[in-house]
Amino acid sequence: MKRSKSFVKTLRAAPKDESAKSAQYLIRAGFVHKEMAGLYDFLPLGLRVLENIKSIVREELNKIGCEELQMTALQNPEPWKKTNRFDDQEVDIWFKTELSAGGELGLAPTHEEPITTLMRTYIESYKDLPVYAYQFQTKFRNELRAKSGILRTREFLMKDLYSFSPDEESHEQFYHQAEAAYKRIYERLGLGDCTYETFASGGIFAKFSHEFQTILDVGEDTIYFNKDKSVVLNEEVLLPEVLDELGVKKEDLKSARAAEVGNIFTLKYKYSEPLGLEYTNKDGERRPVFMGCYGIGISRVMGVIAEKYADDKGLVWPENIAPYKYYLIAIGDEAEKLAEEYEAKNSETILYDDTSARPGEKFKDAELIGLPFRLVISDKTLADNSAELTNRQTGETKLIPLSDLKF
RNA sequence: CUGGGUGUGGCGCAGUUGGUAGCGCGCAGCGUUCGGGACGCUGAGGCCGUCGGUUCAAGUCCGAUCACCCAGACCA
Repeated sequence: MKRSKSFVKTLRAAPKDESAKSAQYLIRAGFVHKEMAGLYDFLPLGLRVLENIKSIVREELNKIGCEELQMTALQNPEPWKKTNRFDDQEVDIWFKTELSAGGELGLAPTHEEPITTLMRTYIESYKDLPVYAYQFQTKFRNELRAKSGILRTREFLMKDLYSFSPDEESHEQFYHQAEAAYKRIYERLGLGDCTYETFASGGIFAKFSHEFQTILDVGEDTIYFNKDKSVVLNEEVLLPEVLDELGVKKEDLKSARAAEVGNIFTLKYKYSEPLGLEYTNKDGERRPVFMGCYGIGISRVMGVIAEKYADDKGLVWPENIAPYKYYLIAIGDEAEKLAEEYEAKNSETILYDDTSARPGEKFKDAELIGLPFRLVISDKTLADNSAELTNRQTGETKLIPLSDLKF
């Protein structure tokens, strides 16, 4: 991609209404644009990051037998009324609207009710189970306070997976597979060494839910962990009986701020019962479907990664999710000619800064945008038949022969 | 929702006791520059968040309202 072809420009100054480092850089570097509090547009670069995150999540989920679909954001209130979750007293973050023909609609904050209802059409027999269905979907939550850029917004992209199993045993088996898949996902996203599976409140149907928490100063949660971090729990379950059960003592625990990047729940029959999702077992008996749900806030994860890796010069993207691999800068006519060729053949991995800006400005932009590598070719390097490759994360620079360049 | 703060060209800001709305960046043109956010000249761009009030006169004073930020509470 050539930068001159994009409508997006980098900004020199950070907007004053953002304080989170990630939000400032994401806006300055042109990954997102703020519409209003808690509402962000994803610009071309930002969208590519989102898509890369989605691809990793999709690959790992498909590996464990999950199937992708896409449901509607506009919601029929009926199923929600059956679980008493359309009531603003029960769920206070609804955005609601009306049909012009009359009748109320909700904008989905999550999808347990609709997908449970949907599955009534397809799940009839034990032979139809299990089902593992997920989607990447825009969720709407009327948060009292949006904050920290794309970390907590009112409209956001979420991956939500729902599991439908015949019984608890079968569910547990999948639940562990999902846990393992989540760990692989965070590993691939570059958050592996700072993300912990955490005990959190699970409501009345399971003792705990499990959250995946990434240690982060601007995170909204406080987590407690023991010395080797084998036991990590959310502050919300820091209770004497829980500590007993997990076999840890409060005085041995340390705390840290963290951002929730995933949450997996055993739902049991919470939704299948009121919504009548049943199947017939081998003995001809009608049984409720045993459910679980598994979320990852895709756009939040992007914010967490941005926040985690950014340094004083700008963003630093892990290679797996970077929008492009190389930021190409050419200095001099010969170099520009060569750069044109490279970009034409590798427009998906090279972001070529072919703008008329001076080199210094391009170097600053390269650092701000934070692609894994900066590639500079100039008359100087060409005289040597080489290009200069700089690693954004380590700052390490080396000259490599042009013949060794692989995009 | 509670407490605090802020609304003035695209972005960042200044604007005194009320008296013709300014600066920097960015943008356009010309010229010089060209490996770390260059420089000179010229120029375009603003109902000062909104509504109402006081006044000969309001960015400035008064009232209301909306929005945004931070901390906290909340987070099914």
